[in-house]
Amino acid sequence: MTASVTIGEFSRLTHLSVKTLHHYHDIGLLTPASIDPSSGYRRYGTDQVGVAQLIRRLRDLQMPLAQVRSVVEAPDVVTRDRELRTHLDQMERELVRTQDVVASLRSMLTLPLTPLSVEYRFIPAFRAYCVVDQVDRADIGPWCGTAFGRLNDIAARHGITATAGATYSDEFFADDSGQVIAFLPVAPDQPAEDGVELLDLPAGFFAITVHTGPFTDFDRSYGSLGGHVAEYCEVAPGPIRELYLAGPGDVPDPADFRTEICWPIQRIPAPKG
Amino acid sequence: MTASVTIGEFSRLTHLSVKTLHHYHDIGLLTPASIDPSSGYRRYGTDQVGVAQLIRRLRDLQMPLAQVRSVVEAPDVVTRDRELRTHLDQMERELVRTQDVVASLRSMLTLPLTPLSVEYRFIPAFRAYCVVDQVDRADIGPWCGTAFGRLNDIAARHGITATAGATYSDEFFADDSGQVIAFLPVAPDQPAEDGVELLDLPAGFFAITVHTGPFTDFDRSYGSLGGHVAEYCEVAPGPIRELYLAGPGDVPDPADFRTEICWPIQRIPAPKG
DNA sequence: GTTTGACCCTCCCATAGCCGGAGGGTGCAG
DNA sequence: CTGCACCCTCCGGCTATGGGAGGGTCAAAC
Repeated sequence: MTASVTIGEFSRLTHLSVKTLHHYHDIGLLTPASIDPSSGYRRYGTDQVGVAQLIRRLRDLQMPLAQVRSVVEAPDVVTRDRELRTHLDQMERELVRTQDVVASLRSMLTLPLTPLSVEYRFIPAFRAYCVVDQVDRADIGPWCGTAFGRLNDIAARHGITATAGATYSDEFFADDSGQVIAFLPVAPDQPAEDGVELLDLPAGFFAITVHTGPFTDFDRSYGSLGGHVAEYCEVAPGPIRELYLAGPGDVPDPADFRTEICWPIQRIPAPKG
Repeated sequence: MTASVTIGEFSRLTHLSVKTLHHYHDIGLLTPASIDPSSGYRRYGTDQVGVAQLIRRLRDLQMPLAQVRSVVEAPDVVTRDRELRTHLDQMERELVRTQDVVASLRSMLTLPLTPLSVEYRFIPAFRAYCVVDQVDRADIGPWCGTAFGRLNDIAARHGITATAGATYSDEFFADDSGQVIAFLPVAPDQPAEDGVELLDLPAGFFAITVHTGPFTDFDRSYGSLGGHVAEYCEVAPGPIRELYLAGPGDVPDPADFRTEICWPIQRIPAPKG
């Protein structure tokens, strides 16, 4: 038999506001131990303090209530711990990403903005080993890891020295999820391989700039290039391409990564007077 | 003279959705370069891509639009960079805190819950050097740093060996901001000192438990103690006290920190049973 | 010249996770 | 009996969007 307290006392015990407790009751996340049928007054059991505390900690971590619910409503301790561990892993990944972005913004402050140099090029059609997938923006890092792992493996076995790259559909940027193709260019008579597709990538004109530095500042180069293209070119439909001139496999320091960003355009613009 | 693009093109260039651009226009964060008076069509200048990109990056970091605004509307580059740096510092502190909480939750999974031992004690009134402030929960770490720095300094000069502590008002927990008093007990005839107040802390009964481990798991002990108090005691008004038996100045490893948490109660409860 | 289809506009509604307030009932103490 | 602290429900507001209705606009194709 545990004691029971009013909502106000419970609020003081758990440092959850009365409003919040009402809300949790409404959505059925934390139901009071009993409710006085005549007055409607809520009473909470002192044994509920622990759950409430857990909820508060998870909320402090910005965990959505839906996820909190799945943790606290887990049928047994093992399930609960597994749920919790999953969410914590997820949050830690998110934290790392955020740290990266903060660092990259900070470096943007210290480093002067290098003037953008854009090159126009016609890239003929070519054949390539491809890994094609529908990818969420959040999962792009790991996805690239496996995709290029596979392609590098094949490249090593066949002695292919071509520069690998990837194409990113518009939807990938617009809806945070879209088709991504990791590709490794090969000769037209290359035999098929397990686990990858052999595709022909279309020819086209591109406005190209080289991004130097880690992948986390990509959007800066994207922005500059996009601005440039909008100003001087006619944009063509089709995915944006990246060519990994120097990537994680080639140089150790992300600051030395070099990537060509290729923005599809209709034609090479006439030089302005 | 820069080119101008429709909202759809601008959306593709900046990877901000049309809806979002509408919204930023509504709130005056990113106003289109021009608006066709007859059709109402928005046109964005290509020179606006940079700002839009910055906004997007800051939003990716969950920065509230109000803060984003203060960054992008800064009158000059120096002000803007200062703003940005401040916000980034803030975010990094937040990140560290979140990491701590994640770590502490994770350790909660691996470590078994030690049974709570609660002691009841009457603490007489005493005089202390105090640093009194209205503190936000988010700033408590740095605040304690300076407050106890000052107190430790005085303790060293006067050869005081008493255990320092702090009191936290209810509002500090409830509203995330409230009065906090860092105190260092002294003899009743102690002379005044610059930078600290000489106050008498009131007597009272307390339910006390010792928390072992870093400050980040405090709420676990708070929860257990709160539950215990609610079950067996009558809660008294007044701030909660902490006594830092072994803190950052005493032992190197946060896992060895020992802190008494003192919850005010009306009287020592009669043993049950 | 018109028709298609892609684009654009403005409104309103919905989401999460609460906070604040209005308007009213409850419970205990003086 | 009055005061006061507490509790209730409901309603609206906040941030930062997304979704959709209902309707105008623009280019090219027929």
